Amino acid sequence: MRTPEELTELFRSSGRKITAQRQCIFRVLQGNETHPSAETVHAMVSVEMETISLKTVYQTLHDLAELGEIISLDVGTGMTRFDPNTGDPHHHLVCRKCRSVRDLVAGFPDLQIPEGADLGFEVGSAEIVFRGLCPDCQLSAQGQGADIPVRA
Amino acid sequence: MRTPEELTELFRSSGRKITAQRQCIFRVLQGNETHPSAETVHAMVSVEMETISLKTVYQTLHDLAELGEIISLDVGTGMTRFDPNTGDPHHHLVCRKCRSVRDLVAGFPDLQIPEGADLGFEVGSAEIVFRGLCPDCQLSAQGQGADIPVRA
DNA sequence: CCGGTATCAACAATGATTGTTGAAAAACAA
DNA sequence: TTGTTTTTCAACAATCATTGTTGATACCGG
Repeated sequence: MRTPEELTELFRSSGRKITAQRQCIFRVLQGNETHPSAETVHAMVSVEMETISLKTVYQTLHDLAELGEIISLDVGTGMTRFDPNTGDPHHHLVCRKCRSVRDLVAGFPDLQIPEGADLGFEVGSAEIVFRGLCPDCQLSAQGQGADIPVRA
Repeated sequence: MRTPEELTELFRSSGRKITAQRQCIFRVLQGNETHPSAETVHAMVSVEMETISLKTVYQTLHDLAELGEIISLDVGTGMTRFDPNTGDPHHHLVCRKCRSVRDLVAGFPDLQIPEGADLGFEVGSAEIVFRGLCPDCQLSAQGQGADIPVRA
């Protein structure tokens, strides 16, 4: 994702208008590596702008995704997560306890599908989701404690 | 997934009761490789039993998943999909046009996470989703036609 | 500064899934 | 078989994330 200033320009030049709300969302996403949901972005933006609506957040996230400035992901946490890291190709680590999501920056060149196993699909991309426990949950989960199901 | 007869036994021995509806769901899932959603299972079962409720289907699918007889998957199609193939470890092919899901039975032994890239996660499993076009959609999609978004 | 258009935010609607409930059916024991 | 207990059935309403609608307001280009 580009800087808030560049995004402002990009929005203008793509025929979109600039509002204080949108710029606030740009700032919140800037450098954010937590893969926030729309709800989470709304909560973060609300600290600065108490009256912003969740709908506005969804709209702007949609616009950013359409412009290729963020990636929207579904990793089975029940909510779409947004990733401003569009630079390097990567996969994702998902905590099965707290549902935090982090980037795993690594190429996996060996994802060749064995001859005949593709069932005739014309495969364009592959996403890997690694599931496990994040550092925080390793500490608090001494043996017991149920996982959060993949889909509530 | 085991045979409907074995499932009947399994349900009984796990303290669950057997109903005509449940057995009908067992039969519909038997050997089904299309990764149906709850809604789809309901439609299939309804051919035989017009009055079965969607709730009953959800309940039974939940029970089967709890017993490890089917796997519930979220591959970003907006609905949970159910996979009776619990035998061999596998990944999934997802059509980005019609959202059909098929198994890709192949091990990928080279999913080692590079030193230091795991951000401290204790990784337990990895799922790969291959996205592309299924054979049917390759035929009907001669150049144009929009993809169905990953999450409606 | 003004007109046209897009955005804002409150509200209601959607779609997948889950909770609740009274009636009916299964299981188990006698 | 028959009674008793317990579970399931299916209709209904609720939930959660997300999207549609709408009147009022704010941006933009000229």
